[in-house]
Amino acid sequence: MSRVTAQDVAKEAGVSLATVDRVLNNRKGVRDATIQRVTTAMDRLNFVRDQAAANLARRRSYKFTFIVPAGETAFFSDIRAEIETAMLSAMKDRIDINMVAVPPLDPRAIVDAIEQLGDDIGNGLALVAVESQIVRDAIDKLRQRGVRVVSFISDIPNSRRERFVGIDNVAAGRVAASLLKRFIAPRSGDVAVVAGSGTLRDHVERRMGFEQVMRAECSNLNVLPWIEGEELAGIVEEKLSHLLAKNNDIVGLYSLGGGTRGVIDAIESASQDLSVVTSEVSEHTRAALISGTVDAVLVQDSSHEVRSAIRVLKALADDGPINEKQERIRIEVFVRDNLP
Amino acid sequence: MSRVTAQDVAKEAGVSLATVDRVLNNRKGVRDATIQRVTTAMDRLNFVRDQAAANLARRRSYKFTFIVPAGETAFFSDIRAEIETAMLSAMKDRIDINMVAVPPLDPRAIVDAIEQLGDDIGNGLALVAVESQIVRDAIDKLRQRGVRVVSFISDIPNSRRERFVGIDNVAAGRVAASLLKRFIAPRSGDVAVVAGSGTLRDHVERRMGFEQVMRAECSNLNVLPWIEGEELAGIVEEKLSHLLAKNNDIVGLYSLGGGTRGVIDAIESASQDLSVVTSEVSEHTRAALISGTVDAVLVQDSSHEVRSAIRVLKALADDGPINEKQERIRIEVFVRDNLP
DNA sequence: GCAAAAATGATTGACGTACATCATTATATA
DNA sequence: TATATAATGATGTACGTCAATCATTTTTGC
Repeated sequence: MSRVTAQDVAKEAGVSLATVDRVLNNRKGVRDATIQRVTTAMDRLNFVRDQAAANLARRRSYKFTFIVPAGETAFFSDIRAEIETAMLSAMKDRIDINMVAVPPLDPRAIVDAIEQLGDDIGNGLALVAVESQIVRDAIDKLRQRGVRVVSFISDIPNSRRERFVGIDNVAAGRVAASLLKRFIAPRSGDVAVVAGSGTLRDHVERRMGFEQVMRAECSNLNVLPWIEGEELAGIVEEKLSHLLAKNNDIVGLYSLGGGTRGVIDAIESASQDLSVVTSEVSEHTRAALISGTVDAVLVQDSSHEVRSAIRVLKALADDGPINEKQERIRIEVFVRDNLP
Repeated sequence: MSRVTAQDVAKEAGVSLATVDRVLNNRKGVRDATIQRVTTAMDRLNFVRDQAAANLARRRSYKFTFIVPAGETAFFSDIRAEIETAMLSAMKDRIDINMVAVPPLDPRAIVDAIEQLGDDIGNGLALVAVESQIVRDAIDKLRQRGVRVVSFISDIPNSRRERFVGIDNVAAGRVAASLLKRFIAPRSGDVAVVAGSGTLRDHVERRMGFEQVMRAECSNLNVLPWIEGEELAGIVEEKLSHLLAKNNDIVGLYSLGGGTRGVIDAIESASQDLSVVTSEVSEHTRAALISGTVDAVLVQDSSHEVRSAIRVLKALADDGPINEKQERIRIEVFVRDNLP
């Protein structure tokens, strides 16, 4: 019981191999009736075209670019490391990956990088987007040139990016709220939120989800205006320390972006007893979970995200199918007791 | 900049293609010095063997068998559906999958299935194990015949299975405890545990993790002996209802296995106000999360597990590398606010 | 019914690697 | 040094598909 080949299909359909090939690659010059005959033969025999052989013959190869922030945050240096790793294993499938790190939170830097790359960008681009019209325009232009584009980690809707690869950030915010409200109970008071920047869609969406739940379900809790820390631990610590010093009603905190180290430092030197949910695992959050400073950490699997982006870009380039279940990026919850 | 082929490596190393081939597939008959020359040439040129071409030439195909419980639980019917789906996409990679469903909780049934399959079992087996010596023996015998074996969902250590594909069940139990303790706080009292069977390693391990945390961190909570429901909703409901009727101190419940529908029914008709963590998403747990009967659900991604098992079996069959990060199955936490 | 056009058959050479065979050369052993 | 042995080269076929060419058959329009 060896594999069914195009040859077998030809025999079954009573046509030549050449005709099967024409149907398979929808080339012109085949009558509808014949196409019918061939396709029914195909699924009668349960034929599946051998991708390996096809790619080999096509001598098709792929080149994808990742544009990611050069920021110092644990999360993004992790992402960059994962991309480096993925480069190697992707080569086996004739996928060539290059990565460009750009200054964070700067739409202009992204656009410049795209322009500078020119055709070197290859068949597809995955970029950590920053909400901005010039970025949208740059994406549109790429798509016109036939480059496939996905947004990565942080989305940019209303652009012509074809997909978003990343977690459901609204859901992440909702989970954070849902957990935090239970951790805080039965106390009541203010809840602080620390984010990176309002231009990052993922941060905005997490905040949105967080507020939805807090508003709807927690009449005893009051969400304070968020603190923007630009993903820099120093700034985060300063602003948060200041807030904690002057407001004694704070009972909970949600850190939804980078600069978590600053959050931890600020909390540990403050007097309040807070329930805390953060985002990112690093050595600092690990320690904070164990010591009890932080109650839960919401994590996105960066390794999975990178692989997913590559698979999706390849599928787009091939006009092939996308396995939705496989590409759904999960949100993982870590508490002290299940640290990896 | 076209791809580097084995031909290029041969030229670079000053040897023939045949010798490169010998090195590449570590065949005998090459001097150490020559091997050195070839390998350094390889990474000087950054050579990566083309998987597509290799597989094609090898005309290697794989046949794997899944042995899973035929049980009625939402989780296992989900698993079975995922296996069916995976069959199709696996064919593209010349992987042929067959599935055998056996009566649940019955070691004899597993052994019989293995014997009945004989050589039809193929190159590899993934089985949802039940702890039992006869199952261990059967696995050992398979391994002697060269069949690669992984345990799936529920592990069987001390056998010669080569890997376990599934979540870290101890960690799952710990998370459950960690969340439940916070949900229960500041109340105190008894905590009930509902499981499927003591012969299922995954259930035993979850229970273990759950108790570890409860014992260590919750002096105010008392974990009751577990209820074995054999993964049948009816039995679960009866036993749990009985327990809830006679014990009024119960403040929390962890359902770590199948039969969750019975758990939900029992709780809803009971008088206590419980904090509840369960395992499995189904229409029932969805509804229960929304209505507030259940506080959190710990889920393993069945789709990922099936794909992972297939990838691992293939890697074992090829004596190839396993991407640990990719094969780590995550535990997902669902609360009311992030239901998919 | 005939010419033009469309559809199909037949055939061939890639693609990059695996694998086998036989010939040749270098190295070790006696 | 002769001989056995190990190492390497040279070569060819196969894998399943793609892509192109040319020959042949069938259909279409008039």
